[in-house]
Amino acid sequence: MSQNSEWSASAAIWSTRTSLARLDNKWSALVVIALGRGSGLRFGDLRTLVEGVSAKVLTETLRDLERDGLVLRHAYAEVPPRVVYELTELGCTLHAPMRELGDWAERHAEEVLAAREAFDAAR
Amino acid sequence: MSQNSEWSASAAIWSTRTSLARLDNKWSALVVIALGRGSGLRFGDLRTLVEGVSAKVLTETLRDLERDGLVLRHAYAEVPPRVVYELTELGCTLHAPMRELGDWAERHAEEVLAAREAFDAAR
DNA sequence: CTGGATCCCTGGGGATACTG
DNA sequence: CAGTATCCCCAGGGATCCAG
Repeated sequence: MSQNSEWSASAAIWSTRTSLARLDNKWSALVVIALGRGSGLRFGDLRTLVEGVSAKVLTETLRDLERDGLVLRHAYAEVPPRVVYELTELGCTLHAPMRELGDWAERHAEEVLAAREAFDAAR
Repeated sequence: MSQNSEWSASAAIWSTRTSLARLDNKWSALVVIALGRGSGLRFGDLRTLVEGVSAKVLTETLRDLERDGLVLRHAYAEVPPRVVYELTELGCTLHAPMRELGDWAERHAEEVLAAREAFDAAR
């Protein structure tokens, strides 16, 4: 491992990878960020906030997040139906780092795009 | 937007999504985390550290990261060949939030798995 | 309004073999 | 050692229609 063979990163990164699986999904990330801001968002709200997501995929995403204990689902037996989602306590702890990543993306979007153009132009 | 209609999250999340595209890739995340720790890692080192990645995918991932100005590639014309990768300054700024996400994943992996089992058991 | 059910298709990414 | 080149597969996810 070159000159830094002392760190047992192998195992660490591997375990990271396991639960990073949920985070590698852009929809999951966006949903968590959205839910972390507003509290108690409805399905329709999320569809609007997370632009470009289809109902099917949003449903699946929410179910997976619920399954992983990150999101709570409250369904009210009304007509018309109303379903509200919110982050669990665990989900809230995820929101912070996720949000920072989102902030990074916003802050450096231009730089990335510029670098990309420069790279492409060089070919 | 329920009761919190004042935040213009729509645009914010959307722009986030654009450059979050690179981050939604689990391989990208793992590579950035790995490169942020060791300085100047070789291709083979990365293959080892990021377990499970194929040579092809690692190559593509590194190329994309280089394209986005996050990674620098140094190839030495030797026999046998030696190629060293390192984070750019921009890449370093990404490493911090990425690392936090990785830390979150490590810290809460068990909780997530437990929640998942509980959820599945309930069906 | 909130989703479940279907169909379908693209591309991420794995396996394998080869080259400079 | 560090890739390239192919082949190939399947799951993520879009579109559409239906239902409680």
